Amino acid sequence: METRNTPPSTSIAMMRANSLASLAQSEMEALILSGALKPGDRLGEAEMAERLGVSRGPVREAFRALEEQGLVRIEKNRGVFVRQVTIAEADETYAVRAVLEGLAGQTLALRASQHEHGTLQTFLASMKEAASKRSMKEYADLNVRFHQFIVDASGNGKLKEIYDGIIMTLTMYRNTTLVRGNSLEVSLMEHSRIVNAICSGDPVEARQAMIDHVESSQRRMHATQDD
Amino acid sequence: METRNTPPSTSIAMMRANSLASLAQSEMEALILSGALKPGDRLGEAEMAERLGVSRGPVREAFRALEEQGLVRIEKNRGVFVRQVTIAEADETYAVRAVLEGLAGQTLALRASQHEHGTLQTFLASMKEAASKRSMKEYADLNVRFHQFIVDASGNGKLKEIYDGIIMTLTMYRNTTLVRGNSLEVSLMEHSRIVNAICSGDPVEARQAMIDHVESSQRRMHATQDD
DNA sequence: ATGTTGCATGTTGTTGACAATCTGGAAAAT
DNA sequence: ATTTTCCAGATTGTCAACAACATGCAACAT
Repeated sequence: METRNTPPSTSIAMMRANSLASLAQSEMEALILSGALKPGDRLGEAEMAERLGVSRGPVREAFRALEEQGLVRIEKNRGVFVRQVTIAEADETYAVRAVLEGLAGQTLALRASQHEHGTLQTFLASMKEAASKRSMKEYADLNVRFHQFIVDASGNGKLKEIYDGIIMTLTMYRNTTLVRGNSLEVSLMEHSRIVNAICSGDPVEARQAMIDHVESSQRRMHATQDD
Repeated sequence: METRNTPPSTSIAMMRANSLASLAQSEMEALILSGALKPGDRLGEAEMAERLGVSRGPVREAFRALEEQGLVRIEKNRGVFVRQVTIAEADETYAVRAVLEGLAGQTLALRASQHEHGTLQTFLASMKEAASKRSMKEYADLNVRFHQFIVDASGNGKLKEIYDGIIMTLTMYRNTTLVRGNSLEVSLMEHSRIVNAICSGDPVEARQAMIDHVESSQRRMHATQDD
């Protein structure tokens, strides 16, 4: 009885939860999102099977899942391709992202604990420091985590699930175009406004600050694109 | 050259575009959304393969896709189950639905053509007629199509794609609980407010009317549930 | 009587083989 | 020279066989 309640070791838990197909899915997802596999690249079954050390069956299953995730496009009898995200799709995605982040912001403004206020302030301070050091990489990492934190802390699992899909689409768009990072100063100012609104418990201002920030990010995307 | 530009017959086009796996996916999706397969039901590979007249391979592939769509839950070595949607998930979904329909409403208020205005008015008239006949089934059908029309006409494909997933989740929730239809009169009044806002080109009012309507629908869901 | 072990059965996960399809290059026709 | 046809090779789609796993029941031990 007691042994039943002992947490299984990590490797046993992993074996229990994952088939070769689901592991293949995770591997290829990581390859696509990291940019190792580029939009438009063709993924051959035999090639991926050999690369991942499995047979073609699990690779085929993984392809079906990846297609439904929006990461690849299956063309019958011709192969599987990493999906390309157009600027039009990116724009549509930003419009949706704005209202979802607005919902996250206003929800969190109403429910954030003192501890979460502290976390937001810590993010802000870290981003200020990264900005002063002109460390683009560090700032970008903090930026992603800051947004994720707000969505997570809103407590709406469905919102988070959809938001993750949206970030994935925008990541693929960036992989398509090799878009470079954002303007630090403007982004930092906008983050500051967001944190202030949430920490002062103002849902209307929090929502608007999130929306304005996403729209500003979208405009910066276009500015980079038109270089 | 001319034969190349001739539209292929429907069956040829279908064969070109669909593998057995994708057809199996569509079949099972329809079975689940129609309620023929209930939340919690177990889908055996051999059983579905026999039922659909294919081998297990395409069924397995279809299961991977269905899982990613959120329609089923795969438990390794144990089987595949139609996913059950809890009321908590339904509530989260409604919160997201409200802001997405709000976006659709405000977007359409800014861009609707006269023709689309006419379509909205036609929907309203048809719903009034169905309500006066107390035809719940007809009203429900019009209701779904009215909402879909607004989202489609907003012109944002990403919004539509996400919205479709949300409607699917709420459909599965309804299949879980056998929730019955909504209150006709309130719904009709709210639809009327939406149509007026869109047709008068008022994005702020259109957005708010959509949000209020979805929230009202959510409250009615709870009222039915607490019976 | 209760708890544990072992085994048979049914099902899932994976692999390999075969059929079907597509593509590119060579040969034939114009 | 250009266009059309044919074919070989590579790849995808499906099927069937085998290995692995989970579950339920009977037998055994306490």
